[in-house]
Amino acid sequence: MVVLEAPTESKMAPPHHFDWDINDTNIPKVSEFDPFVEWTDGHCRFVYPVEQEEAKRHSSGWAMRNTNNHNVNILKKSCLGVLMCSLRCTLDGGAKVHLRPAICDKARKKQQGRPCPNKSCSGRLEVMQCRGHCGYPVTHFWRHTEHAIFFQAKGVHDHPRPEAKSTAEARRSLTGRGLTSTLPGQTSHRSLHPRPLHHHHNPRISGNKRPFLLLSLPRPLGRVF
DNA sequence: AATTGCGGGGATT
DNA sequence: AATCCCCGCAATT
Repeated sequence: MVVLEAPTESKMAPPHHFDWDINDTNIPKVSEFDPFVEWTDGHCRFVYPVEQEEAKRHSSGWAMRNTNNHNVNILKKSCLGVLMCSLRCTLDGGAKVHLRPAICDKARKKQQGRPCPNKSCSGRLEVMQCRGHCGYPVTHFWRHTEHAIFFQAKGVHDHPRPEAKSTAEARRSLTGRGLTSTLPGQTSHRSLHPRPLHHHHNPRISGNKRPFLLLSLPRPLGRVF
């Protein structure tokens, strides 16, 4: 990484391939922005407009939690992995169970040990941790300037994607009604689910986002000067 | 009740 | 000093 750190001559670099790192003291201005990428993976960087709502929220398809890096200018988040069935069962539709870990520690602890949502499975939910960045969770970095929101990711996720945030929220509002507590060692099967809740994977999302079309961007290009 | 960001503080290298 | 983690707090949704 690096470049353009020349203490004296920081202004001038070749107009082309202007490189930047989230930690640079001088971050370049950009004239073009990237479309928001929900499922970033690998070492990548994007620049979003300050009006971009997802970017403003520092959101991601991956379940990311804030981690303190003691730097007020750069927000750091690390991946929480994915909630899986301990028996790795397969749902009727052929899909696997990979739910979204709650960001809140307390809520996530409650998720673990709950019965697998597959009613014909006796497994329990457990967190598969992310170790995609040198044995540590994948990290995301966010940095705001007057003109743009800079994003940088480090590491390659070594686990399946969790369900999308919108899907997790939808289920939460369905399932979280009334009595909540179901303890791991308990017999209270709260399979009150009116309908099978597999199809997490594309019922509604097609309307407002196209998850796959934008993923084929080979890399960020043509946006910097 | 869960999300998000902040920040103190501990452990390690 | 840097990096990583855990925890509690507060504002927000």
